[in-house]
Amino acid sequence: MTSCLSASPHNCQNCAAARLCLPMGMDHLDLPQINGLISRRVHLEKGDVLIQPHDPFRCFFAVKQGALKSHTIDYVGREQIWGIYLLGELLGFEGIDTQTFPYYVTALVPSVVCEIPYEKLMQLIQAMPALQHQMFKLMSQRFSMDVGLPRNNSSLERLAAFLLSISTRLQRGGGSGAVFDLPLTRQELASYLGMTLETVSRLISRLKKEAIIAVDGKHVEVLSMRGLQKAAAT
Amino acid sequence: MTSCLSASPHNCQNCAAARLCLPMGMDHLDLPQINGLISRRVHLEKGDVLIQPHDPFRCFFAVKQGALKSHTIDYVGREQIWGIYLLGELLGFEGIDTQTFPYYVTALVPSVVCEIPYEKLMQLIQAMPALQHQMFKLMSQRFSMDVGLPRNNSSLERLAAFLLSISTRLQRGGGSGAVFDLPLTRQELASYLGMTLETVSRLISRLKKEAIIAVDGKHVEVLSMRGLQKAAAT
DNA sequence: CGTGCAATTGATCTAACTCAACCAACGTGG
DNA sequence: CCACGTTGGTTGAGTTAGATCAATTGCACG
Repeated sequence: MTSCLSASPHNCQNCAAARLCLPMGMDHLDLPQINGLISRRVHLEKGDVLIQPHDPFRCFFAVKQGALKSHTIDYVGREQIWGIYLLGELLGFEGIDTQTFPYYVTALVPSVVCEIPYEKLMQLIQAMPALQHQMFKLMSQRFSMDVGLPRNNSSLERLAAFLLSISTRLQRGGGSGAVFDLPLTRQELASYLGMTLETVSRLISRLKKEAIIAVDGKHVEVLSMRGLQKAAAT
Repeated sequence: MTSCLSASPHNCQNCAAARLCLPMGMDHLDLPQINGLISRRVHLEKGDVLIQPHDPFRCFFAVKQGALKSHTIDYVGREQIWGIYLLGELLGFEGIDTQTFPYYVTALVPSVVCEIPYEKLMQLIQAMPALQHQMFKLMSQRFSMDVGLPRNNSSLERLAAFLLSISTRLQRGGGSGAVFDLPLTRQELASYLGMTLETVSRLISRLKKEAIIAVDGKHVEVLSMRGLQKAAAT
């Protein structure tokens, strides 16, 4: 764990994620108070571990830059990825009930996260009903996100659905939607989608051959959004 | 939709789910206020539809009796089950963000649900911080529940994990944990777990043959909790 | 007492896994 | 500067878990 505390001039008022994160829909005058919640901003390099299983739950984290994964280690040592967190997305909801985190959270790329103490947030919510609604909205979003990735259906459908999900989420964060960089390796993609890395590779090649996407490593261009939606077939 | 409004003497003070639902951990004196939230108690027969996709979101529902499923219909007409809701569990979180429900919710067995208007709940939370924490806890639980069912691993592991999940959830509601009735058909089980009903049937037969469970239709007895945990291998 | 639905079991087939070879990009140390 | 190992990705060949197709049974219900 090589994360470091930052003294940089980050704040919610000028944050790229303000349209997505806690500040979304809030009055501009309330932003300083929300910004005041942040106990620190943690800078992470690729591979840095933010959270370990059984760490006590005291804070949520908001993704200010970069991308992270939540994951566990299997009884035979294999990694199982549960969630991907992109710009403006909150993580840590799973910790409230048991007061401990059930998984690792690791940076997929160089990232910055804002630490939001649970108790302070609860207090501010009492004073700021709009913030309460926003928290419920963010949690609701997260529920719906997982609904987007069914268990049945073919590997191709799952992969296409995931690409669409990443595309729209990065688009909300300011991306074009059609061009983006995957923050995961093929292996991680495979773990998240419940298939092997070879299958991921083959399916990507197939989408390439069908001219639905153009891919160079982790760089993806969606050539036919229609084609991708059809492949996801939801 | 044959649900009916009830005039029965249901209330939170004497509810079997009080240890699980909104009242959990609340002061006894607060219960009447929580009970006052409930706009109606809906009685459902097996197969009755409580919610349809695109229904406007205005309320959560708490399961007072019975069991329900949330599900969508596939582009080829197949049912996809997303969630199972047992005694004391809240449903509807997915509706907050878009203000509409994204799925059907249907009773699996004769059921009673308590309708909790979102706006009224938000107001009471402002007056009752403990209730706020309880809501977050309930949502957190729901997140962790879905984490319990990974995508990888074998069909057997998924089925065993699901049986364990149902067992512990029904136990929290007052069941023995070792003996319970599945509220789903093999087909529904299959849809939820991402396999076919034939596979479900074969796997159940296998667990029976290995003397890990005894099964008669939907009635299940866990003979070896250790064996079941080992089969789930998490 | 038949009709229909749920469940079980068998026989075959196929999508995805496993094992394996290979390539490209990258960093490190001699 | 080049040899080297390492890591991530692609592709091929053979295998298998689970899907599909199909037949049979049991039970609930009008």
